[in-house]
Amino acid sequence: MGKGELTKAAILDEAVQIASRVGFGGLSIGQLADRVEMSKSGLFAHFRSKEQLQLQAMERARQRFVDVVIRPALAAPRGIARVRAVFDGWLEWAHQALQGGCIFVAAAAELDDQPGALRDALVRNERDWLEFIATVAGTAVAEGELRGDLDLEQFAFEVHGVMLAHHHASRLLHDERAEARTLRAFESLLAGARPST
Amino acid sequence: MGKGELTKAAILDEAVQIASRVGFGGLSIGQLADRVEMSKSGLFAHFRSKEQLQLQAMERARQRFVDVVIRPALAAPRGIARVRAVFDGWLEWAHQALQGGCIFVAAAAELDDQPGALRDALVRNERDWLEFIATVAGTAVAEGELRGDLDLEQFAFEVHGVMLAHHHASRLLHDERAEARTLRAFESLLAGARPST
DNA sequence: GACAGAAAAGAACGACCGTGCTAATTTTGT
DNA sequence: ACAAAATTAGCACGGTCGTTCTTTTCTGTC
Repeated sequence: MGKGELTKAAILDEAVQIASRVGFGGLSIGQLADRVEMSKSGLFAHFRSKEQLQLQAMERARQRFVDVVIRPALAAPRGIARVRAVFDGWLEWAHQALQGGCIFVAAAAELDDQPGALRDALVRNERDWLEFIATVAGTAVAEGELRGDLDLEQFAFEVHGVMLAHHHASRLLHDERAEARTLRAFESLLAGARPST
Repeated sequence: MGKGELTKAAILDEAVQIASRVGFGGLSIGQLADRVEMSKSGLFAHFRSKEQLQLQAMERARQRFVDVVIRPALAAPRGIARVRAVFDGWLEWAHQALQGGCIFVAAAAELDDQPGALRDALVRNERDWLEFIATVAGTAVAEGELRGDLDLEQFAFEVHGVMLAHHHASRLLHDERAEARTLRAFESLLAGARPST
């Protein structure tokens, strides 16, 4: 890996960090250049537009998400254990890596009304994410640990709602009971998805 | 009401509209002035800083929220009917008034990392909102329509999560099944909160 | 209808924005 | 060690930002 790729990676890491706090729109090239201690034009040369910078930052965030959440979850045994791993992985992701919280949650609210390539990329990520949750829940159904007639997409929708509620309670409200509430809500969803008897 | 108050109200209405789409940070005085067909300085004279403009726009949004959601809900009969009215009112609010979706959802993600008076005002609103949901659920408990041992704050937390999931699915993903999923998730929460036998 | 006060406009400011262009510097392959 | 190539810096541009100051226009009252 050449020197260029290296600094580019460092730039994108910092960009993801910043965007998680002030959003993709608030991410400015000048500030970013200050943070990584480069000239504005030197940094700009790596991307050829702000949109490219944003797109590659989003892609970088996606890769990190895969590393922190997806891959570890797939390492867990199929079934409910894996569903739990997905959820725990997300909690880890939410308050570990980025001090600005989950960048996708922030971006979802920011970009939902702003058409363009960036929004499209985010939508792809979010669809994949919900589909992943549904698929993992599917393995639990296949193992007989969750109800056979469970609506997987509905389950993913509701689990995702709990995640969003967590983000809201913990990051905005600074509610110290957020974690407990979140876990309880998740267990409640799991309980409702278990086979009847 | 003098002429000043009138145009100020018109400005704030437009400001709320814009902020619901591009966020409070993206709300710029120049663009706002164009929208209401005023000069930038003429508009600015009504507020004496951008922060004041933002704060008063948030207050305006709060008033509209009270009109659209809170008051109609309080007109519904105590108990589960009122809980339903709160939820339906929010759905109405979410995709009626503002074409940018619920401005508070957008602001929550935007401001969760940006300390200041604006964030503080939002936090107050959101706390009130969650408390309101909990209180209304409490009336249903008092009427014997919901479990006596129901954790009201937990219930409000989970209902709120469903609202956030709705916003995500409908506004970002443009999922046409969002409404159905949302209603089903809400009914599921209600079912879980009903008295046992 | 004149007058006082409120409301709106006009012009300008310093700062930062994204983006090009050119020059200097550093890295790389030989 | 040297030339070629890749990377970074410097500088300038047109625009928009929030804000201030001064001047003009409008409103409501006697």
